[in-house]
Amino acid sequence: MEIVIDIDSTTPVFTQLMEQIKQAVSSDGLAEGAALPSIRQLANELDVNSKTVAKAYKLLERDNIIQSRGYRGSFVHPEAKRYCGVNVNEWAHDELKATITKLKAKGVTDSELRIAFSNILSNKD
Amino acid sequence: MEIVIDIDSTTPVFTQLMEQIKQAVSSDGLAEGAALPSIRQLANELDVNSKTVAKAYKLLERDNIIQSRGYRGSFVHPEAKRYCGVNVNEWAHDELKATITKLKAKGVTDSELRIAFSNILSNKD
DNA sequence: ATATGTACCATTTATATCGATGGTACATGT
DNA sequence: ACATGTACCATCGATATAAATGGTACATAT
Repeated sequence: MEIVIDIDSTTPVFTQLMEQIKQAVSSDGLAEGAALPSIRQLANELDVNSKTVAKAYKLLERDNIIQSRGYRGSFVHPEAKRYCGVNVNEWAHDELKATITKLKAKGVTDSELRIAFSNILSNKD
Repeated sequence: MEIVIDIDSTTPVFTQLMEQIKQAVSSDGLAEGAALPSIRQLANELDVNSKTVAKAYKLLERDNIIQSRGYRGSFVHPEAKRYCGVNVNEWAHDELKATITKLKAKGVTDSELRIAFSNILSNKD
């Protein structure tokens, strides 16, 4: 695990963590099933808050890149590479953009879109 | 035109304007094709900024409730009542929600959606 | 004891956006 | 001259959110 955090970067620390761990899995620097450093251990190594590492781990788990096993620690997901390689981001971007373009063509303003989007993601319907 | 603006309301002024004008059209207080007070005139009457009234008028025109005819002034849309029942915001919300629901079903995370959405609206593609 | 992930509580800083306001200016017409 | 809608420019205050930080505590295990 050679993770480098750039404090001056505009990219959030938890994102840098996610990206580098994902990259390590993709390039086989981290094998599927391999043990990850513990949250506190990595936080101490990189001199960042443990909650920040916990956030990155939690999101990576949601993305099926890693798995948390309580007191046993965190591990690379058995099928992590399958989820790393799938470029759902590009497809999602295009789908979302198509809808937004359609709505804006009907005159929906950006602020209206932001409000609607925010309400949907926070389940405030 | 009996429009009452409540400054202490959490509802924005431009929204109050839109709602009350729509209501007047629905209840035949404002007939289709009838002339509306000019932007500056209404702004002066209600003691609000003309840009705020202009914003409400612009959105009402988008919603086919009113029509602007340049130097001739603003008028109730000839088929305004037909469009009074149509809520552009609701329609946009439903369209957007359908897309988001589809993306999330495919495993797209909220954070990925937020990033994509933000990038699309700011044209940073 | 010590370590694991995790779940709460909270504050701070920075950034973004909203809503409203104001000014200036333009072409168009009466 | 005067009024119409409209398009820019801008500022201000309030609000919301993101990101990171810190503290405390819990059940679970070695």
